[in-house]
Amino acid sequence: MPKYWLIKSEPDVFSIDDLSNAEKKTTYWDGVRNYLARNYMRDEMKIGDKVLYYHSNCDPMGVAGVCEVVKESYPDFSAFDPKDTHYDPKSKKDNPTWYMIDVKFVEKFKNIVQLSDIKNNPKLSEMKLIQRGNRLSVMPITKTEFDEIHKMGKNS
DNA sequence: GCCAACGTTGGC
DNA sequence: GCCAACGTTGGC
Repeated sequence: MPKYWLIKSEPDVFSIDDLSNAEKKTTYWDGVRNYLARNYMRDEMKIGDKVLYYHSNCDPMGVAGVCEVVKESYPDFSAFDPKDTHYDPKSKKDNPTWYMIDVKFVEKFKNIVQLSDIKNNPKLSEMKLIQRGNRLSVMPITKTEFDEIHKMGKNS
């Protein structure tokens, strides 16, 4: 059984269009520097898991589409590069602190499922995304939530 | 641009 | 081990 996830990205940095235009429509999800998010990627995200792609800090904010996990966790090499903005000297090559996965583009919604639409949908009221103060950039969601947002994206 | 929420750091 | 200070996230 696949699991379901939501990942956040600022579209100015890397949008769902960037993903669909990438080579093989695939990218590595580097730069996550939060232990809980790291644990999800390192321990739980498996090939074939479905992932909602959320655009944060932009207009309009919301779920822009769907991607899927195509490579399971491996060390986030951006942590080893002193010139990289995500450099972390505490992460060693023989004992990496940070891990990442690869995701592949699946589809882009016709219209973004806006944050306000998610907040207004009672079926989605349990989502971590809209709970107060949540700053996780990788979070698990339920199949029901995934299906509901998927439906909203197709219908809108 | 503001600021609340929250994770991390570092002095003690 | 506590907690104040600080930096970042991310919605507004």
